[in-house]
Amino acid sequence: MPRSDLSSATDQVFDYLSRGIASGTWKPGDKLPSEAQLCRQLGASRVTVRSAISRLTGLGLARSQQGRGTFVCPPAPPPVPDDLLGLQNADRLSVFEFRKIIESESAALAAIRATSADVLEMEQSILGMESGKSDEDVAEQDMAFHCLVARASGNEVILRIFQVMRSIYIQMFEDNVSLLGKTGTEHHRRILLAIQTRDMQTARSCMLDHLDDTMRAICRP
Amino acid sequence: MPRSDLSSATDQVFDYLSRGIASGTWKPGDKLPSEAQLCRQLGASRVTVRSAISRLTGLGLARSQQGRGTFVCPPAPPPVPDDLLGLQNADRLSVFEFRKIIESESAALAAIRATSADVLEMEQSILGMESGKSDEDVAEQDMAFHCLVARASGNEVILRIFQVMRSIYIQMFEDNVSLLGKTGTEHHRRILLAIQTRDMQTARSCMLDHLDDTMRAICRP
DNA sequence: ATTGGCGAATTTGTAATACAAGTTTTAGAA
DNA sequence: TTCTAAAACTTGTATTACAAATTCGCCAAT
Repeated sequence: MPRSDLSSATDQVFDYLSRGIASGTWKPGDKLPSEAQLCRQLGASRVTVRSAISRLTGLGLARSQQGRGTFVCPPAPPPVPDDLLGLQNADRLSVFEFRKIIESESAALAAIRATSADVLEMEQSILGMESGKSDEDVAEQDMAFHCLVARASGNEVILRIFQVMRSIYIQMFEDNVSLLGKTGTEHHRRILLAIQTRDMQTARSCMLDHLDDTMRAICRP
Repeated sequence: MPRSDLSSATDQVFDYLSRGIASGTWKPGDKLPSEAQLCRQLGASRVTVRSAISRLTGLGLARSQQGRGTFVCPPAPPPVPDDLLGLQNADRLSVFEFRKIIESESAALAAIRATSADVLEMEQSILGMESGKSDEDVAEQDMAFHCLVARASGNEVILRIFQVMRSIYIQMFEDNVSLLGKTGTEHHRRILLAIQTRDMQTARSCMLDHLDDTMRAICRP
């Protein structure tokens, strides 16, 4: 593969491979064609192909194993912003204090701004929580409801912050999902009712009560 | 360079180079030793050295130029969390609504938890704001005060979120620093007084008033 | 002395070949 | 059928060679 005027041969092979990974031609866990195959297919030398693959491994997109081949890595774990990395072990009270501030006000705003579509999705979330089989299912629907409230607040900043914190919230429930059970559904119903009736104060206080209950369940096992 | 039991030769060369970059042995813009030099120094073949350098370029740590050499890249541009990138152009009202929720409650918590050291730093921030020459100085001290309140809230989550949002707040004041002036100092004084006297309600309402005023100054030029 | 150009030395980019080392597959024997 | 060992395949490393781009120094001409 001779040099192109615009980019090096290595660049071209790298583009070919990274594009293939990004587009799903090769999915996580898949084995890339062997270096010899790529040489034949792309008309490049092994040096060029290996250089491109090294770049892939540098980016964490693939991993080579001597004797086996080169495999596509699973997508990077949910990227937690550097500034929030220190929160991985933040004390639970601080996290719940934060949630109480944000989510109670989100519920109040949702009481003003929620659309009928928002309400419908919240209802479905509650139904899904009631009919959830495993603890994981219930926890997922639980989190989904809170996310819907954040969205219904009509404030994009609140929603984005919620999504950033989501992984930290989830992590906090690890090994505690069984403690929650379905007691939260009743709280969710009350919150939704307040939102439907446009009752800001009640929505806010119900969310506060709900998070207080959840905190007690988590922090005092 | 024969294989080690623990890692490949490429890994070792890569570690050597990336460590050198991280530790500042080679600073941004510096030229790394030529491939030939590295081969001699490390006793590795050029294939191995080039493979390691390819990984560096994949990570964006270095850039190779034919005929010139390989140069250390400047550190990555200020990392704005992916989830928050969409907020760069978020409507200002949403941002201020969010700030009002978080910072009013932060002020209330600070009224309970602020230490004498916190209060001292807040006083210094206010003095620095009054004596600030340029608009930029004033704006910087203004932001510093709000950051101190977040810290004095005693909630690590609140502080971290503030730091994440900081760049977005600052960006919002670009081209508007002159509109603020020093009217904020009076508000800051009132907030600090409420914190000093442990008056949660007043601290909260003063912060709300302050952010309302700021929003009016920014959004209605 | 300064400037100009030209060629040599450096340096990275690509290729071809060879072998080492690890894994998988396959063929054959028990 | 099952187990074993050889063959085939695959990545890791080394060596050599040349191409292409840049830098440097030397030398000549002005």
